[in-house]
Amino acid sequence: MENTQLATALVRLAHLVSRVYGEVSKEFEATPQQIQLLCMTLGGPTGMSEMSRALGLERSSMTGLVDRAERRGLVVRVRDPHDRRACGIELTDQGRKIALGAHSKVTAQVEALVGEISADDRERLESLVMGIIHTPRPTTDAPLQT
Amino acid sequence: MENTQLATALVRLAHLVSRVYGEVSKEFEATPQQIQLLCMTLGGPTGMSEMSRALGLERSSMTGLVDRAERRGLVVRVRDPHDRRACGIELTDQGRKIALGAHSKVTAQVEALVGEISADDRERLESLVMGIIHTPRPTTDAPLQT
DNA sequence: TATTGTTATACTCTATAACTATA
DNA sequence: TATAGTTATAGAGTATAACAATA
Repeated sequence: MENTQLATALVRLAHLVSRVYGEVSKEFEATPQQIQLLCMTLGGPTGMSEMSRALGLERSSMTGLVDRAERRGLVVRVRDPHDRRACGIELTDQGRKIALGAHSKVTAQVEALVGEISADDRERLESLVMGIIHTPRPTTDAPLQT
Repeated sequence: MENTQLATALVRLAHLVSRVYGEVSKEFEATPQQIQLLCMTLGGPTGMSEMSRALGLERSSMTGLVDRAERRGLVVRVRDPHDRRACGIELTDQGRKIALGAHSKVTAQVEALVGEISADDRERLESLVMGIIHTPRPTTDAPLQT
């Protein structure tokens, strides 16, 4: 029998982090998906298709997500002058405020989750987790291997 | 300026794990919430109220979740003989099969996410993550401190 | 009175399929 | 033909408020 303690622990950690994410989103009167959309727009791609790929969503789901964000005045669609089919999304002032606020609050609360650990432990944990998340893996669209 | 690398890395790790969870759920033709419900029933509490607290859901949301699981033949409600208001949920054979199958597949794919690391690193990571998830924290109902 | 669970309702998120407009 | 994005539709998940039955 294999040792699956680590995987189980990581799944539980992920649930805890997701809960923090959800609670912070609620404080900003938004859903986690809306917050994720706003935060991604802070630094990532801004084209509809690109973003839907990055989020692992169908394009039609992306349309709805952006519709609701736009209706709430958090983002605006901007047409791409070079490709008249395409559009990107940009944060409004309010959207940016929420994105930055939620990001820093999530960060703070995840730090609180980690709690007091030695500088050495923190460095080790950080480098181990970085190793995992930076390992190249199949794109979102491709089914995971079994 | 604080160092928030660790928190950011943990959030991204949580997203990766959630994605694995979602993809595995899809393989079993269920939603992540249904799978979580089934897996919790394998070992955790089985009362409606207890489970809704554990999952951080309103009781009415729990009703809907269980309704759909029951309609699919994955669980059944059982009345509590000692308290005629209450009921618990039990896995059907099919529900148990799915719970076990999904659990082992999630575990395997999270292991794959971790990839090849030394036994030492694995042990360190495991103990650090365990430390985080086993730290006592406020119940789900209580708002997190700010 | 307090608790357990349900119902009614409204909204969000998501996917599939079919569509429009542009490349 | 292929790609970017939308629309229509259906189902799932969630919360709030009001309710029934039991403790």
